[in-house]
Amino acid sequence: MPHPFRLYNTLSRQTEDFEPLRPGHVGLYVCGMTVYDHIHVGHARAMVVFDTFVRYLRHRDWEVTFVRNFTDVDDKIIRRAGEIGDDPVALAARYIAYFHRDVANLGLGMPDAEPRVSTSIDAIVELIEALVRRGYAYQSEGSVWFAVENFDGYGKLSGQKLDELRSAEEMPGKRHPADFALWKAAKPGEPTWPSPWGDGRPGWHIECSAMAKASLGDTIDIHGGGLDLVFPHHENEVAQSECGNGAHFARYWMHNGLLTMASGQKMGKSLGNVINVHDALDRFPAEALRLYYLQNHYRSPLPWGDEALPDALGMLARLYEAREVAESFGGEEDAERVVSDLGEDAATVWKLGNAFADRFHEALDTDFNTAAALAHLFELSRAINRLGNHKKAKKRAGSVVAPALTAFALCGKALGLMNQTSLAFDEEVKSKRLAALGVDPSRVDGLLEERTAARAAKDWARADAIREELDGLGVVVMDAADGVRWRVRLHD
RNA sequence: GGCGGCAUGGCCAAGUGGUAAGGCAGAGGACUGCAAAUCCUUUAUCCCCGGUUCGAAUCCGGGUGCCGCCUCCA
Repeated sequence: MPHPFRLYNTLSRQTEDFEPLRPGHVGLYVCGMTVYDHIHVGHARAMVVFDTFVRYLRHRDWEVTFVRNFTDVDDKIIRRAGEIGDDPVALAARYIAYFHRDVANLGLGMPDAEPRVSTSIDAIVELIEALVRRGYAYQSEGSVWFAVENFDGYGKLSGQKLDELRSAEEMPGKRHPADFALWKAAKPGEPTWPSPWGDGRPGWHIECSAMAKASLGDTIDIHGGGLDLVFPHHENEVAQSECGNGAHFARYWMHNGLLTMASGQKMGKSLGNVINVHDALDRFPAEALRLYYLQNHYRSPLPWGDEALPDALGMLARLYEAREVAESFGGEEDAERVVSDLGEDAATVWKLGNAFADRFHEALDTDFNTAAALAHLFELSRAINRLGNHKKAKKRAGSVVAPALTAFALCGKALGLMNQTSLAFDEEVKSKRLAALGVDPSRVDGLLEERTAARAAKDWARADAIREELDGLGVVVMDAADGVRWRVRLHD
């Protein structure tokens, strides 16, 4: 490897060379969803980031075991179920199904395992028993608490100090305000399981420790999740796992930044400012969302606004357009010779195309910098378009452009972008955008035919009037030498 | 109050020592029956003040502002 793979590690607050426990193999655990509602575009960022990360690691020939859990037993689920008079486990199962539908529509791959709390109770109980046995947990009134004061390392991930925590909840039976529940004694109406401490259910944090251990072992390579989980959730996972297993828990902690609103606030269910993935995908192609996420570094806050998806779709259309131009070059002459005949613009495409893979990989190998990697693709696209303006080049430069086409394919494989044919992309955009604008496609077709007839008759006034009408519908007409093309306005 | 992070052109944004990628928007131009797309040109005292260095957006100190977490949250 010409350069090491580097990752920012929340634990050390530094970018480090990544070296997995077992050479060539990566064990990755990502905190998934607590399933009591539809996922919104903020959740989707985390899903897309880690899906793409796994995709890239595999592209780079790492063998990856990717585990992403569902928390399907939890206070919020129980509360929601109570509100609508439903069974908590059934409610969670329903939202797991919605989740699977949404991530499939987003174009994400499936993790290698998707453990759930409700089917991991044995592992959870076992881990709690170990914690009790080792003196890190205590029983009180049918519940079991983790004793934070018994773990010297408490706070090492988040940098929190026990005596500086603002207002950890005082609860009867807790020794220290920051102690947290491993097992909660049964209450009427809640799902319960038997345990050595009586009937009850797991606390919030223990499931991830137990499921990570069950699927990946005591020490995992990378643990991921949203930045808002660092404290207390991940801090508590560290405590549970390291005290229960007597081993270092996660070697690298990867946290994605949150979506922020124009106001600067994050998008969150509790703030009531969410956009569901389902709704976004009705109006925009999945790849537009993907590009929107990947054009920013995964650790940065990502601003959401009305322009976010239209802008991303515009960028994506630009890339598809450039790839189409690249595909339209002909000729199989020796590339070097064509370059020397055609001059600078051809030389640029040849050079950028050939250098692409190295530059692309270098960006992604440096803390997964998708923003920088994509910038290279845009640079290449401009060079292709520039060359495409020369008629001579269109006939002869096929071999010169070949490496550029490989670059687009590479981006598809490594990042999951540009994976459709131009035709499929174009049709997806048109159908989703026309639907979003409430325009009947057959009306567009009719107007286009009428306009073509008017143009054939050189009735420019009529043609322009129809263009105006189409524009009013959100349809932009583009006359080209080889026929009429059209696009739908990207904004709602 | 504590912990952590961030401040780059009109907007979004990459960039951890050698005078600033990329995208969006704006202006002018080429192309076009007119347009669109595309291309060309064009916009940066890198929050402020000190310091280290031959040299800093990049390192150190101080200040200001914003965000996240400390309660559920991807």
